Amino acid sequence: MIGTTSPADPISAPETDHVSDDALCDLTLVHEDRVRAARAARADGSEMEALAETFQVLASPTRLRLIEALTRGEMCVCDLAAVSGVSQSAVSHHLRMMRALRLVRYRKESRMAYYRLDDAHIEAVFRTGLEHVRE
Amino acid sequence: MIGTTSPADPISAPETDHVSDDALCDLTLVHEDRVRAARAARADGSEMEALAETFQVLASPTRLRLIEALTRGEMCVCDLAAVSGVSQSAVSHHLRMMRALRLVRYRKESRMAYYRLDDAHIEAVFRTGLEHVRE
DNA sequence: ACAATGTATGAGCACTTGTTCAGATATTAG
DNA sequence: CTAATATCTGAACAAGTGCTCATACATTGT
Repeated sequence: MIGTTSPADPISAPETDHVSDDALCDLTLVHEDRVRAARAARADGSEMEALAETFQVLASPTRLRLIEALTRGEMCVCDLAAVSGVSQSAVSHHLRMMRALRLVRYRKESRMAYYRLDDAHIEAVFRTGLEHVRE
Repeated sequence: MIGTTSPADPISAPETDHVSDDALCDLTLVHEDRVRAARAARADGSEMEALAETFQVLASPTRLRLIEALTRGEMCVCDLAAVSGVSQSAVSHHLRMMRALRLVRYRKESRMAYYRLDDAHIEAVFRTGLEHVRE
């Protein structure tokens, strides 16, 4: 993965004529200060991976329909299957993923499982995203 | 795709003993009113697909690093390559996608292309999502 | 003219994702 | 007990994604 042309990996730079602290890579840098700031913030890059996983859950029309439905209140799995237009099995798979990333929570009452959105962040992201695509 | 067990497709229901307006499918419905409301909203389901495409762009650690970097101000492609840790080619591919979904804009000055975030929605979604994963 | 530089693009490949199918688990009804 | 219902789960396959490589385009410098 650390390929020969990967420009951000200083390992591939020769030690002899390494330009000490001024060059971060072998490419020209225009906003060097911003590059440094961004690379420093990238140190805790695992946060970006967690965030990407969260957005990945949102990156599906079916799951977005589930979320939109849940903005109207809690629903059981069979309701959500009817809403989303896929099989109950598929909904269950989706809900498991959404649970793992804490987008939804559920309570179990006898045979039924009632799902709802986990917190306000989810609905906020959903609505802001919708505003963007509508603009 | 419209399989035998797809519960949301009324087409597969036999016309003879169709329960008129009361049954939407062959599964039990608990919150029938909410299912109806959600299904009505789904009529313009193309919006959810567009929204899913937008979130798909956000569902990548590399692209999130690009976005985080661009919250600090505009940057050229080579800067962004250094920031994100992938090749300039990969960055260019990512930026094309982000342009297509209107997450970034760019101005061209001689050989350089300077990118920035398109509007406030993007940064809002980014920050709200970050709050969620940090909670 | 030519070379160098910054960016964009198409092809190809390893890897991931969304769905269905088949079956498991758990709870209620008879 | 068995049957029915609601949900969950693993396997498998088509379709999609992210990267690199090679190359093309556009602008600047000699």
